[in-house]
Amino acid sequence: MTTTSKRDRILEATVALLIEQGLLTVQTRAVTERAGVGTGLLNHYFRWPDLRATAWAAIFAGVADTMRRDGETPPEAMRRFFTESFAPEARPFWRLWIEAEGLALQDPAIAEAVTSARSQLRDVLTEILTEGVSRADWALDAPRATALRLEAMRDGLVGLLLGADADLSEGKAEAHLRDLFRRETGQEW
Amino acid sequence: MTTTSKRDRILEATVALLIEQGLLTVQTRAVTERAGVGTGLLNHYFRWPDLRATAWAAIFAGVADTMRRDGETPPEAMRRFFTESFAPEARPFWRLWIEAEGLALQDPAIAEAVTSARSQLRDVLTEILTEGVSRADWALDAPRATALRLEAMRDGLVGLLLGADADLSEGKAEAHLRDLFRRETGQEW
DNA sequence: ATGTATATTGAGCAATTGCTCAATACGTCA
DNA sequence: TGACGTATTGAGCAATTGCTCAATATACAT
Repeated sequence: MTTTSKRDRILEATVALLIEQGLLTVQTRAVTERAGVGTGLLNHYFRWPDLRATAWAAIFAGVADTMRRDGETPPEAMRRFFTESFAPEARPFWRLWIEAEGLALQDPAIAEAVTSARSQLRDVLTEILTEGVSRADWALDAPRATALRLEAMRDGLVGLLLGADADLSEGKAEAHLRDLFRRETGQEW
Repeated sequence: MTTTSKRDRILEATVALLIEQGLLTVQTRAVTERAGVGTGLLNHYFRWPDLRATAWAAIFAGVADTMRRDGETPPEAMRRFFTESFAPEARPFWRLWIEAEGLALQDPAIAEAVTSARSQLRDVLTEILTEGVSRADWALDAPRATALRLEAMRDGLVGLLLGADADLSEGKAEAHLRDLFRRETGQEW
């Protein structure tokens, strides 16, 4: 039996509820109930806006970690990037991402978390692209600019998918993103 | 002196406040105060979630109208699209757009408004692209797919800009979007 | 044992906010 | 004029929600 401190249980409960319910609907009472602690304890250790942002940041730090696996070649990593970006399992994360973009405009803690998550993601993606260039998997003028465009396109497609866009499906979204990369590299691979 | 009905003044006040303050912060009291009417009147004519969505929809119906000017050639229209998309004056609209994407996940009225606005925008953009093909301004396999990609990329770039992304500026965002179009058409123009 | 600090609880506070409702004014039609 | 519907007002309701705080338990040091 794993004994977790109540402080940690609060954080874990926040993470779980964010994934289940999204960023805008989760409340402190739901968190303390899920964690099995009194409502006062949450405020003893945290302030809600900070806790929420911390949990959000932890979620996407985990996502960034998943981006690159040990021993994976750049083409393999990119193939996974394209596939996993729009997999149904990723839907809760899309929601958290899109909601955070909006909330960040009035919540400094979330704004900081989003900036940090973007930076991590772009670093990993740029690393993969750069390594692919040096291994001659593909040619790219400016890997970081390509990473940014891929990221922007993915964000945009995710927004469309969440809105149940009539012209789009998970499969088509993936095709659009692959299409962009194909045009950037100017080759099949 | 223009005499506007109080009902219309409420709608206009909502529009103005949305543009000034964003979607998530405006409240009914601010609207009635701005409109110079009692708080009860708003609820006599509207329900707040509907009013807010109606005002949001009106704003972006106006934006879609601006997309195409009479007598404008497709290349001229696209140049304006690239320039105006990231102009500083457009910032309030970015905010409304990004906030609406997040709110739509729990607000059916906003969700409907976003879907409708996207549809209008894509229709206009597709029309411009298609006309450019028939005039041989550029070549495109699937104009509507290109329109969707341009739209997705723009949404993504807007999200990055609102987050004060370190790698991005208004000018660079515009360049990224032009870059995408250049790769899609495979030519300068 | 005594004292001190930290952990923990949950009832209740205080602020927020969309909305109700009784009262009143106004306009129109018979 | 009287009657009836619509317009209009704002005090106040009711629900929500993060957070406070006094009370109690627990752990640890002297």
